[in-house]
Amino acid sequence: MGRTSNTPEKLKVALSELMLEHSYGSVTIDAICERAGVNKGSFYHFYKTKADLAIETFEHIWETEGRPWMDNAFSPSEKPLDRIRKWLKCGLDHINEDIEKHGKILGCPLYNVGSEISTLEPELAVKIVEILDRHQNYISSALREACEAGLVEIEDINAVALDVFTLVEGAITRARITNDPTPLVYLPMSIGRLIGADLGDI
Amino acid sequence: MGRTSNTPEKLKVALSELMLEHSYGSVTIDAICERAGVNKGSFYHFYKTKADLAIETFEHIWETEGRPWMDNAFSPSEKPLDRIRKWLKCGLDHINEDIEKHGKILGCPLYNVGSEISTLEPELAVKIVEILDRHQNYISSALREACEAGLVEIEDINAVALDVFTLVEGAITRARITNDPTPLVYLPMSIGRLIGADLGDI
DNA sequence: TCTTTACTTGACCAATTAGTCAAGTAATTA
DNA sequence: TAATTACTTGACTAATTGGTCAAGTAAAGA
Repeated sequence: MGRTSNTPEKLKVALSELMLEHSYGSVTIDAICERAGVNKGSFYHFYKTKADLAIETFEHIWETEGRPWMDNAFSPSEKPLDRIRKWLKCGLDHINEDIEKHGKILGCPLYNVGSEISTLEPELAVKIVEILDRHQNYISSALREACEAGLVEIEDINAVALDVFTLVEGAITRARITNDPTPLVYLPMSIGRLIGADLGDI
Repeated sequence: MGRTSNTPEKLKVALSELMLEHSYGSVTIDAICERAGVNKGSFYHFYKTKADLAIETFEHIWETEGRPWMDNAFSPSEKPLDRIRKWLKCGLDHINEDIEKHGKILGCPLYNVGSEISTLEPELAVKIVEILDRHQNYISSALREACEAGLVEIEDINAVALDVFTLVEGAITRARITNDPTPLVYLPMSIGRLIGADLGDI
């Protein structure tokens, strides 16, 4: 009974945009409400704090962007190493869209916000780590299949998957800091070295 | 004429500590002054804004920490690949000191603050990129010497140096986010793959 | 249709914040 | 020692911010 509302959705979209365009800490609750076209009373009807909204926002980003991206790139219809290639290609495309749309590289909210709030918002940090691990699992799976198919030879698959993901996140973060996407083009080659295979070029 | 003062130094130390312990945006000018044991009027005697102080603070961090660390690790008295080993070893030691002292991994201010403020404080971002490049140059030099000594075979030295630095920064950032230093132990092995040499273990 | 109740509104408060200022203080140099 | 002036003090303002609330609104279900 009572009315329904898509206000939580609008607030999550607003925060996901604003924290990427600026930073987590610089986004005020007033600004979130303004971007969402919602009054502040409504915010506090649904959420206790900004961190509270942020936890749901990261889950929302995973469902609407992270997971579709990973499911598409790491589709079983692709050969294992092609999945990684596709993942990198889609990531670079996304960054180029950011540049067109915002004139800026916005990067990855998991790393941006994660490093910003890790000492300030422990519950939010836990959620971010959880979602980072979900991404990494896709890489682990692809590497495991590549191993089984004899395409690569890797002893500790999880460790190498972490290296691959860490290099990519590090490169995206640096691209945000420098606002320069060019080094990202060479990621397939670099990751090829990490896994001991030739991933070619973008 | 007139009196002299070490207030700027105290303010830089205060900001360098606080932005690493928390975040750049969450540190107020009041908090900086309190940590420095200085009144707010003195802050505005020397600096126009927090970003203004931050630019000098990053230069101060470079002079007092970054450069000594790099000069020590990349000393010509070490063999080229040993320099990289030593650099990683000192970095891990520093992170363990953070854990002892703060119960937390604080990470690298260049990446933490850089990704936080890149869309908000362009002048500060320029300074951070400048200092990132200074670090990278040490790695490039070591790789170049390693190449000339026939220890490794690298086509694009600057590109590989960027990869190495990016992987390390990515790993440190992730260590801050997860507050877990264990993956850092395997960095020598991972970097060995990137440069095509065996760096052993820590 | 009518009742219930989840949601919305926007004014409101108290606390925090960046930034100012005029008067006071002490180190430097001549 | 005395004059200069860079630095210090701390109270002050205005704006922003997180958070509250009571009254109003509209959708869902009986």
